[in-house]
Amino acid sequence: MNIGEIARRAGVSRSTVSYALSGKRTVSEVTRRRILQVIDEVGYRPNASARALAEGRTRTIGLVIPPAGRRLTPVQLGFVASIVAAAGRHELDVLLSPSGGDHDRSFERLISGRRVDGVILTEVRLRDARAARLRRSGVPFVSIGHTAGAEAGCWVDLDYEGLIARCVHHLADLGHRAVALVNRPQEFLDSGYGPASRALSGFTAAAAERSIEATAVCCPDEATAGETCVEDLLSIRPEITAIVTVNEVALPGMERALRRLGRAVPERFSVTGVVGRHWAEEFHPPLTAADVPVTEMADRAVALLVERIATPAAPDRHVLLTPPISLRASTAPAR
Amino acid sequence: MNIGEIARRAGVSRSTVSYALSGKRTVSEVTRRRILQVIDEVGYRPNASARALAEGRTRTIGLVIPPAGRRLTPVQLGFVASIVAAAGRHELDVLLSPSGGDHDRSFERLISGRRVDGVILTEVRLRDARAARLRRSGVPFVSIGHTAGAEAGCWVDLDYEGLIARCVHHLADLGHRAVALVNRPQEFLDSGYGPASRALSGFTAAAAERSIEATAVCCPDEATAGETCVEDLLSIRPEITAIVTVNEVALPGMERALRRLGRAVPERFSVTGVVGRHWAEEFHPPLTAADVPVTEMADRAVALLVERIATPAAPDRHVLLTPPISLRASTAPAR
DNA sequence: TTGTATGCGTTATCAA
DNA sequence: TTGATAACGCATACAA
Repeated sequence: MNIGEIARRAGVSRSTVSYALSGKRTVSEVTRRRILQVIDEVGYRPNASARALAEGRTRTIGLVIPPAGRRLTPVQLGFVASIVAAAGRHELDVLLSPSGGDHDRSFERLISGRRVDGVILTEVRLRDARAARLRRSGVPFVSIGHTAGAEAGCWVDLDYEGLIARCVHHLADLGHRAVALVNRPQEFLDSGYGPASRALSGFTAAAAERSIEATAVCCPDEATAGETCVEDLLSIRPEITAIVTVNEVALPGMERALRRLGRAVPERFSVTGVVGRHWAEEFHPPLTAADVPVTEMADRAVALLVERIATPAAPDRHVLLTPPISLRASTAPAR
Repeated sequence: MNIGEIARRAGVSRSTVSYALSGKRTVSEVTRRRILQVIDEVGYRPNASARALAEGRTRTIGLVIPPAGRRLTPVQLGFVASIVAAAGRHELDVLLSPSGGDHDRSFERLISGRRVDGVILTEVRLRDARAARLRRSGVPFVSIGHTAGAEAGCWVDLDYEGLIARCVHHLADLGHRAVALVNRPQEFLDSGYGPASRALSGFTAAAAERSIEATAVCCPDEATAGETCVEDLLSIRPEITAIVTVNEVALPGMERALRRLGRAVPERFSVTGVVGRHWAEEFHPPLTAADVPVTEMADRAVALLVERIATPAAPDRHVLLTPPISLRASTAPAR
């Protein structure tokens, strides 16, 4: 079923059908009705490929996520769901591309095959080959997280540096003198993953400013890893009375370790950081933390991308979010 | 950059370029080399829309997941990642569609706009409107999970009924006389979600067969819900000595409740069921359970879909997997 | 208010 | 071994 067949059945020309559908030309009410009636009867919808070819745009955006091998954290998965939802509100479909390395087939198909009008990049590194590749290709893109260089392009990000610093100040205000940062995995830090490296610098700076004894450790994205991580940490530095973290997946394990070590939260130990809301609420007791505003970030990213597709020449726009720290029940004055 | 431009630069016709790329016609080695050289220099890739229009296929499949509002469980998210990976191996891109209701825009775009060559449906219900719609539309599809009717189409599924029955038999063999099933949320059962309803029937049947006192409860997909669920359960029926579950998300909460109630696993209480491998291993002690073979199911589903796209008229094929129950450490003889 | 004709970038058929 | 050319289904500039 194509537009010609609709035209034939409605007794008009193909262009009239096209205009009746797009509204880009006035069509008399009677013929419009007749056309819509026929379309409704046969369940016609324009062929997306033909339309894309003629229009020069696909009404599709690409969503680049880390490759399948690497386990996605719940927050990342939240991004996928929220971005798809936001895109849907703009009548955009989403093509998923699991790309990590530079020479990735699906990524290349996406951008050089004109499969998408724009791309949303997740999990960007401080120096990111994919961002560089996109910039060269000229395909509009927005990244969640931002690169180091000035040539960053559009992005929306969370101010990890500032937020983690705030957490440290909060703990310092409560009288904690020895604090640890439980960061994302070591390889994330090594590869220049923004949240990990910015959390570290924010932590280090704020601790120095408040003359706090700071210990920073990396921890794999696993609950069990969080358990051993905290055990090791407190056996080496038993003076530590509080933890700041950006590793939500490790949180349940950290909780277990603290319980086993007799460090009751918040009476004898405080925990805070930047994590997904769900994980903060699942913690016992509920975690005082900055919640990652997944939905808002996704919405902003899609909105930015839509803008950019419409006006590719416009200057880069950046959105740096600093959500409030939700005071729950996991921090208290140091004893 | 298009094929005509490549042809011009290589001094050949467009068709020769096309054939050099597809290999569907022999092209002399010299001209082929020259063409590839030019293509390499300018970084040309065929326009996907034009190719789709000419070829009549998009080299894209649709992946239908539950709408964004509903939280995806880790296993479902594993499916998304694995399916995208499997599709990539077949040089297929994946269009994500979060669709639940019947009248869903993105779902309709997908199938009636010829955006995809086929669809993979996840989270199917016993009676599924989307499956019915796909069948009517004629778009090839494979579902993960199967409907009740004979008009099921292609699917791959896990034998929840048989697996849960096996778990019950395992517990019966160990001497347990009062066993509970912790199922997925009530609304899943009500809406005819396959795994929930089949787990229930397998549980009921096996328990009857072995004259076991059976208690079946539903539990929201939340760790905290698992906690209260087990507490309530054991306060009402303290004689219960074992739990069978298909609710992996509730598992951490169940673990906490059992610990608090002094029901040491496996000495004083046994736990088993069908859950994602990761969750089974994260349980303390590691859970004796049938692991949901996410990767295998995704691979089989994609393979089935590729077959179906190639031969739409072929009879429906079904894959019902029965992975072994991995003996870990969470079950022991009843005391 | 509507119809005709052209182009979008490929693939594939028909000639040579 | 290669080149011209007709689809593919739609949008749109140009006519009427």
